[in-house]
Amino acid sequence: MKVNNKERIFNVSIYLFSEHGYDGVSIRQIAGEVGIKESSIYNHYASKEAILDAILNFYIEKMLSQDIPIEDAGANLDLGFDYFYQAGLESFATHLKDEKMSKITRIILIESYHNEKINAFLKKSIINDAVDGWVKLFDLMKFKKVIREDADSRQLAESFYKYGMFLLYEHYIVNYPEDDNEFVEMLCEKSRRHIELIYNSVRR
Amino acid sequence: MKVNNKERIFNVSIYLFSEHGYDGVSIRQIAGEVGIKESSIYNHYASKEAILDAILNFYIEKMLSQDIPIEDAGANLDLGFDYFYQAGLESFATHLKDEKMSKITRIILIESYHNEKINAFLKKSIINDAVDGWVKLFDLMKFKKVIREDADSRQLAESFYKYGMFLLYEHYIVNYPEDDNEFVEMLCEKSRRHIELIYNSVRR
DNA sequence: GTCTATACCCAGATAGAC
DNA sequence: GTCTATCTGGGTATAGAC
Repeated sequence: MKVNNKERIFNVSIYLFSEHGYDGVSIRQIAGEVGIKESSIYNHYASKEAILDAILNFYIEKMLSQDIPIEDAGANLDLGFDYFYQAGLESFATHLKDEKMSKITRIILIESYHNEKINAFLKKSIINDAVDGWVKLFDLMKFKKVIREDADSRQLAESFYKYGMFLLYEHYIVNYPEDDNEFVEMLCEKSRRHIELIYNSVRR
Repeated sequence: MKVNNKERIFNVSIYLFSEHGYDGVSIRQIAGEVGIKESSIYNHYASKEAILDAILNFYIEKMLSQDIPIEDAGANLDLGFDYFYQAGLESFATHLKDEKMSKITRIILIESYHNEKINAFLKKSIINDAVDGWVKLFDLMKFKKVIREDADSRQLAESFYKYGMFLLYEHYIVNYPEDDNEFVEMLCEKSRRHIELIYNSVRR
């Protein structure tokens, strides 16, 4: 049953790219792993680059399809900080527990230094938009007089979020391979302790 | 004057590797940039890998040659937190202001996902040893009753240092290229605000 | 220490038979 | 849609003349 070789090329590429990087994998390797000849790949994808593009688009679509609850913070003033904190962190965490999404995350972190599309996505959607969301949340906390008015929302947002971003980088690049699910648990736990530190610093 | 072509190969390689990654640069390119034939490179370095090794060893030697003042915290209880904070951060910051060291830092962050030696150095010397140093420093602060006794020194150390590590990653990978010296100023400024947040959270 | 010449290998991609 | 065969280009590295 060689149904859907296109999908097999897609999945095999995710695995190989995440393991050895885009440049470290050849069309021949992908074809070999799928069990077809390299020329057959070009019936499904126009080029090697096109496979990577498809992988990135798959990831973007899944990531952006979720509701970002933090963005609605201003419209839901009655819901407390804990609600948004849980929602924001866990929506990301559940994606990482998906094996395919987890592997693509590693590809993104590996390739972002020289792939423009990947770099732009990481910069905007993973980092800047998320930080902006947390800024809104801290602004809300100021408005509700949960934290001090002279607190710097942006510094709070960055202090919180960028710590977590390094845990991501550390897991996928520095400590790779280690168990993804254990990591997600650890990420949630450490993020909780970290946000407590920060919160303690500015609460009223 | 073709004095010291070995050094020119070394310097050109640092530049090219930092720009395009190790795999993205060929021996031909290096030779072309130096102005010699590719075969001549092998009179100075046994292989392409040997050039990268030399670059890493150069970086390691420079990094580890400095005294790490935080390590001596226990022996210098009379010096305050600010002293160690300044010393720890600035010793790293001055390295980054050196153009060669800065470029190699990018190489290390780029290549750490698939180069064992680089990965081991990053993990041990740049991350873990440094975090351990900060743990000692927070322990000292507990001993001097500057911060609360029930504070978690390791969490404090990680919360502080790993935020800074992401700023490094963000600069060298995500936002590259941008001005290195401006970045170092920003790093010091943001680290200061960040440590203030954390300190506020646990001071007595 | 640098050169020319070359060995050897593998990359991405295409043409055309089946 | 998969195959065989092939094109074209580039990679690391070596041998041996000068």
